[in-house]
Amino acid sequence: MQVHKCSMTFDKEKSAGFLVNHMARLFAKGLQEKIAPLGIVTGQFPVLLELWEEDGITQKELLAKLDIEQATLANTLTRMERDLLIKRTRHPSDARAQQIWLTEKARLVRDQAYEAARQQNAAALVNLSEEERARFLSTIQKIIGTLRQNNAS
Amino acid sequence: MQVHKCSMTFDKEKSAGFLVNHMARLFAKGLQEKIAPLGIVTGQFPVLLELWEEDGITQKELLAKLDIEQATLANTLTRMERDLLIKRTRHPSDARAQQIWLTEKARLVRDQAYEAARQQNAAALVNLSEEERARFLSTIQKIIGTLRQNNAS
DNA sequence: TGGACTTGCATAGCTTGCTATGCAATATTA
DNA sequence: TAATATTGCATAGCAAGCTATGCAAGTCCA
Repeated sequence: MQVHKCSMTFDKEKSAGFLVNHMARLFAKGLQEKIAPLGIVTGQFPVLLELWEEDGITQKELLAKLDIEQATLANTLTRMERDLLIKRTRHPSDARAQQIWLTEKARLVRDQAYEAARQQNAAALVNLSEEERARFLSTIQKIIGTLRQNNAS
Repeated sequence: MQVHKCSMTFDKEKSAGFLVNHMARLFAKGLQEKIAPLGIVTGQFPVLLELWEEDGITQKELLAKLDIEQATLANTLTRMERDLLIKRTRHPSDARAQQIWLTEKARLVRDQAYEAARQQNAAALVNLSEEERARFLSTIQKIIGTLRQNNAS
């Protein structure tokens, strides 16, 4: 049955922004449950992804890879140090900068963390065809590109 | 050029969870800028959407429409009361419950808020074809359905 | 070489999400 | 009807995002 609504309404179930926010919260919740046993949390995940690729880099170099604000990263790093996931050492040739190093603890959970993320993605996309998944990811990438340009302007 | 990576890696640019999180932050940032002049913020938006449809309902009734936690809603309502967007009155027949009412201030910004959200959605989706947009929204709805089931289990 | 910019990072303070817990009012039941 | 359970909401405390600001170290010139 079709229900008529007056012209000045807003259907949140058809609003991209609303849906995207809802989906992101559900994704985060699922991932959180899966990585909690590893002693890491969702906000640390993107940072760890970069450091597992390469550590010993400075906060600034890390920041360049992340698209979060500098203050957000600084706070996340502080919590990661508290949780014994990283160590920070003075940069040898610039006393302002620090080098960020993974601890053994952080290295050890890498493969399990990758696996947890893969499982979360798989669980979320389980009802989609291979084609639908590919389209979905490519559309998101397009949108991110568009929005980044808007904000940068 | 194709670069080979060893099997145990994780490409965040192909990870649905990573991309969804990034996109959601960009959406929120864009909306925030557009509604700030109206004196409202992003977390209040879903609450307002429901109250613009119907106010005088209880917190519990509101909660049932929102898929956020009860504590999150209670805190958001407290800030909205502080910002003079709502009033809370005791429920006539249940002293535990409260009725939530929009203020005139909140009613006045409704149409502009709708318009801001529409513009944000339009800006984000501007590079997509009509078909791609429809597919995108429908895929998100599927994923939300899947993830909600997972969490509820 | 000293004063003025710039840079790298930290801190303060906010929002919006979460879990866990507390508490008074209501409902149920022995 | 008194004891118990449930319900509706608030509070505490944390994470992770943001903007704005501070500050020490480095750089650049006049």
